[in-house]
Amino acid sequence: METLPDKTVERLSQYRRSLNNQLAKGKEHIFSHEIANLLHITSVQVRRDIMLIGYSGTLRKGYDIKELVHLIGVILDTDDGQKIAVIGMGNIGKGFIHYLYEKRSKLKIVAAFDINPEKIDKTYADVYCYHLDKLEEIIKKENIKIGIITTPPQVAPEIADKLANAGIKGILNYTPKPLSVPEDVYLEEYDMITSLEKVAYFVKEE
Amino acid sequence: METLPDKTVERLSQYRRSLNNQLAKGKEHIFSHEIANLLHITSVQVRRDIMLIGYSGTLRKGYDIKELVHLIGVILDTDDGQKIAVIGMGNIGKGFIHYLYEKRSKLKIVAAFDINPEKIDKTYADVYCYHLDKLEEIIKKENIKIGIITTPPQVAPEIADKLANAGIKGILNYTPKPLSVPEDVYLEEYDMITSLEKVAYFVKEE
DNA sequence: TTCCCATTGTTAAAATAATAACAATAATTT
DNA sequence: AAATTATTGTTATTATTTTAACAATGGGAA
Repeated sequence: METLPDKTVERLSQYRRSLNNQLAKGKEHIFSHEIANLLHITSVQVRRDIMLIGYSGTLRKGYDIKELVHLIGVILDTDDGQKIAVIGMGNIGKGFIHYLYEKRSKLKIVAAFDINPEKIDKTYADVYCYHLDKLEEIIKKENIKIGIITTPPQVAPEIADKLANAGIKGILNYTPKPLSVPEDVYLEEYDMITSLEKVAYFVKEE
Repeated sequence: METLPDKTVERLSQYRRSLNNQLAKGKEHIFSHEIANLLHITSVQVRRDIMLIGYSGTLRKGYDIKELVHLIGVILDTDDGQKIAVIGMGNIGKGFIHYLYEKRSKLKIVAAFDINPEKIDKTYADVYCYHLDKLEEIIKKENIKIGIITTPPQVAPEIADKLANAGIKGILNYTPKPLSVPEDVYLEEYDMITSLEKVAYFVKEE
């Protein structure tokens, strides 16, 4: 399949979670406008996204939730799952680990890294924390493909370099320090302060 | 001034922080391509953003960093600052408080809320944690205008309602539960799992 | 002094994303 | 059985964002 638009991929992730909730409630079929209401978006957008992934509903009955969830899985997941490392065991790093804990997801955080002796060689929500020195070794050994950087910003660039060298193919950068990575590494950056300043701006303006 | 485009506002926040770093290093003027390099974007984009906020550099000398930082402040900040509440003292809530701690920013987290007795009536990085029951009272009393929701997703909608009722004008929703708010409240949503699944998808595709 | 060149500021074009419009169709009502 | 209605799927339109193109300017070089 053609690579999907960024925003569609984001929504697929959200559709899936909402749809799983509905499944858990015993619902089997759903209309585009119902999905839209769950996410507070428009039904056109839902139908367009579903069109893009090549699924079809039935007129008057809507979409088969189970089938749709399955198809989203085929698109977003890999068969054997993807392994993730968290670099930086601060609040945000722990937050990620905690979020994914106990979710039977195809995404698995399999290692954490830090330099604080109090955190090293301990386990948080089943994730073992190694010294940062072991970064490349463990990533290669475990064949980890995704890294989440939640360190202090100053060290983020060198972490990114090490990750890329060790064979990581996707980086989620949570530090406010903009990174640059080799072409074959997918980079997603998110800056909490920027979000907050954005809210502040629009509050001020309206 | 006309309301600026979303993406420009986001970048202004980032320009400011990078420019402050440069100031701290003693640099006084900067070219658009230098700013671009710091953020790993293009110089056209930098110039266009700067045009939109109505600032002008000098040919051959670039932009006066101090002036530019000041102007971004005029645009993003309010004179007396904006007060913020964090609802949910988990990892992410603490992360936000920690991030803003000691930064002499116009954004000030002035209260946190939780229902866990171990957290209530304690202080984390100078932020006092109240019982959730006090939410509306404190928000009104302190005239808090922005709320960051970092609670478990199930309770997010009711928190949002309370915030809106108490007079909050901007909400940053960190839970994966999509919210809807009154028209006069600005809502920004961010979902960590979506980001991660997006990275996973593009890693898989490339 | 004249020409070159780096750099800005701005308009034009392209890419991406969201919304609107509407034809097709099958269930339901009359 | 015909008409109505709710809903999908898709194309067309509009809005937003990024990128490209390039004229203007003034400092420095020739």
